[in-house]
Amino acid sequence: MADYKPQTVEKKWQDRWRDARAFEVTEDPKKPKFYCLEMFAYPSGHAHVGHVRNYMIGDVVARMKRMRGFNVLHPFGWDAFGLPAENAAIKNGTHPETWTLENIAHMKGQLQRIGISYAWDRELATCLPGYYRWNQWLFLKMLERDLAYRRRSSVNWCPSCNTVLANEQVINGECWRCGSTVTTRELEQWFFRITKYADELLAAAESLDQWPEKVLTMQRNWIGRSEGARLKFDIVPAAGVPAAGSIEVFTTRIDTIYGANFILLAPEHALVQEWARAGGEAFQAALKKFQGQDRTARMTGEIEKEGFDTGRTATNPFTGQPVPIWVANFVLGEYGTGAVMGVPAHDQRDFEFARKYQLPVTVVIRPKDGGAPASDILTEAAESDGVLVNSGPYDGVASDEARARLTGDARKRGIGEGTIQYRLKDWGISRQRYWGTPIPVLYCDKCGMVPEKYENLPVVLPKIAEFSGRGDSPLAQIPQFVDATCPQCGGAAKRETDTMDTFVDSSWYFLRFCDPHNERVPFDPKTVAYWGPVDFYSGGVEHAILHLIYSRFVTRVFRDIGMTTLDEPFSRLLTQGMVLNTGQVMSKSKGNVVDPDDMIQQFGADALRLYVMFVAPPEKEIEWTDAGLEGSWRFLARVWRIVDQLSETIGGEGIPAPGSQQLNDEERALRRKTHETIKRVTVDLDPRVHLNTAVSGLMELVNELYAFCNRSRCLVVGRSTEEDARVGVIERAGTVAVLKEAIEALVLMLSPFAPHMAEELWEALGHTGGVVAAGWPAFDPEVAKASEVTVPVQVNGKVRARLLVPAETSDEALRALVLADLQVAKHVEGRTIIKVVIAGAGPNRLVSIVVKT
RNA sequence: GCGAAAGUGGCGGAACUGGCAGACGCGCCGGACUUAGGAUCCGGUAGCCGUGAGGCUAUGGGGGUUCGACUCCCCCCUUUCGCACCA
Repeated sequence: MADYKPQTVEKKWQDRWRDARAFEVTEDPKKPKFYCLEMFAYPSGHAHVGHVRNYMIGDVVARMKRMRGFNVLHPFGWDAFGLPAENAAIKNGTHPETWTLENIAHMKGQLQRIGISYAWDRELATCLPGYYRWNQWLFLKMLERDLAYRRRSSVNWCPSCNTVLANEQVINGECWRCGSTVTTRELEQWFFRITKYADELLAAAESLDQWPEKVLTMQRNWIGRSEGARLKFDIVPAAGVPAAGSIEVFTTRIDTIYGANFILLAPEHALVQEWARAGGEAFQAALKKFQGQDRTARMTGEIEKEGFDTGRTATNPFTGQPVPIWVANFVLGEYGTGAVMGVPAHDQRDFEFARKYQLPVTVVIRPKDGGAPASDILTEAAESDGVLVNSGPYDGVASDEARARLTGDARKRGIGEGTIQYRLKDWGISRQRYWGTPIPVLYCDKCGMVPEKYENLPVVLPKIAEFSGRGDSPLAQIPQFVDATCPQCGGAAKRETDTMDTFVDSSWYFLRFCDPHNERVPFDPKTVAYWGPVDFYSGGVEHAILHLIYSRFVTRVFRDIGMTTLDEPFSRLLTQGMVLNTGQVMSKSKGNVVDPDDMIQQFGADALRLYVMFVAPPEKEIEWTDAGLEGSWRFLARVWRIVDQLSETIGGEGIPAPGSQQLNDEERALRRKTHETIKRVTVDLDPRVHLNTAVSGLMELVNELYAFCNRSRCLVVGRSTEEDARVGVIERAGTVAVLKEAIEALVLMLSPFAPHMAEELWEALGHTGGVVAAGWPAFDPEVAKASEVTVPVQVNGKVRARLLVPAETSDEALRALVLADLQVAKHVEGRTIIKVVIAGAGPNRLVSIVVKT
């Protein structure tokens, strides 16, 4: 063999893998399955190291699982619809499809050069009709089940992307993609009824014990379950306004009802709109001002709480007292009923509001263990639970009990009921853009909204020659697309011209991977029954409440359609850390991206993979350093050299197993290290996925191998003179046997990290069939057992001595040995021994002596 | 403001359920081999005291539990992330 030349080696094995279709799999009921998946990629152009870190992590897991005998599904695909393609089209005049497919081709090449072991036969791209027709299929199924519906509503609008955004896609009032400040618009939109699953999604989060707690917390908060009650306040008929009606509020604190001193309505509330028309100029001006202060205006800091007295009153249903009705800018129209009862004594916002407008403050909750504070000395609201006061028949009742009783009484009187409120809202999926899945419905003058027939799917996205970038749906400008036949009556109809949110595409692609070429159905349920759920899923935490909640929802929809029995799509989730360079996230605009191809050219894909895996745990962010990469390269070259020099000796036929040999102490020690390493690396990879410590375990073994070879003079190291060249003669059969075992275990365990080099070395060691056929090395606990162990001895908590004793020394004997030890005696001398603790068991014992002066 | 996670050498990071703090790597220092070495092999590297053996101090700070605490509990500080008027 020659020097380590990664470029040659890597090309060789990548070609072989491709030609052998090495990572393609079929369902095999005889083997345990393992579905390993990384979040598929948006084909933005060039993948940088930050992107590919995730694929490397998944690849280590996939390759390791394959070696451990699993039937591993490890597919990849492209989240290929979306705005950047369209923006590029507007800017450069290239068609989005051309732009996208070219990017896919380039990025696929990048991934192959990194040596990611994907089943490329299952590759999919969401922009192809063969994929998106099933989005349309899913849409129609959801329409049938009333899970998709259309309504006019106020929606988030990104003025830069010229489209609607779902709530999940508005981050701090800004567009998740471009960062523009989001405004609102009234539009007729399609929604998916995710709220129907709110309770289930929340409850099932408890079962996701292999998800990061952080992601689950974010999802729980996003779903935002609140138990409370709806309660009606009758409006007091005003002069000249006979039709009074009532206002329904939502509250979680019905126990404070006797302190409800006013009603607050959101500016968007229907009654406010109605009253404003009849109201004076001041009313309308105030309303206009409040409506200008939408959610986004609040991001920079708290806006002041302001209100406007409508001049009307309602009756508190429990006190019977009239309470004024105000409009307040901090009441949200889209949450609950858009109306709240103001309880200034026990809600901080209401308190501030009451102080500002000199509204009365009635204390109705007294702390369990203290007196009732008088309202005029309140400096802030008392929001804690307590005992009711000033509450008529409910006086003296504790808050939690009062909530139950008051809710029950309200129900009996027909003025309210207990209810559960969620923050989660339905998923708006209409997008006023071109590069997405056409929504398969038509509008017929006679029949109204008509779904496209299943047999007419896909509704193909027409080619557009030019992109103007204007605000309305580009599809609306193509008469050939818009003008169609009504599937119901055969008359003229117009197609829906909005396309679907691309998160629809990504909410089920992991199911499609199980059966990616099926032309009859989205997937054969049998395939998902075999492969599902995804056992290991990795990707960025930025999808915690986007993709990850949509996927959980859509998986349940497929379940309810009868396509799968899965509740949850992903058993284990790993959110990988980002790659920083010069302290910042890699991005083209910051000019700090590291292109994997550049690194591969210099150091090879294996060194790049090893470095990224070694530098930090997968969940943590890492700071890119060239020196670190070089260090990994050095390690690989070190492995290469030692295998190179030993391969002739240990690679031949008929070398006996080390267990059948007479071994000396040195040889036994090396064997022990080999098996300790097997155990450690195995556990670090599976189940811990501590890839960085797994690598350091391998480094230790290599260091030990070098030390062993230097001591036994069986290796030519660091020199090339004639005299030294004669050194590398191994005389003992035992030495050959233990070296062979160590080297082979090393190469096999290294292979998930540095697959090309490992295959090359494995071949050089005389094996055909590759590392997967060889399997993961087996751990022998007998071999790993040490005959002698070091026992630390503490005196008053400080380690004062270490004793080397036979491993099987009894606790009693150990105690005697310790007390007889000179080093120990020095610290015990002249003091009274209070007790001697022998902690731990077996080889991990420790002696702790407590003395008193 | 609320919630979560985290704070360990010059740096990235180890330490699994309380049991030898600093594995492994980077960097740095030294040695060997060399015409040379930024290659390679070997050794050293938390701080302080000491020639040495050894000792003292150290896991953000302060308390506590324990024979024993990076690990558990309480208070405080800092950082990062998430939520941000959800009634």
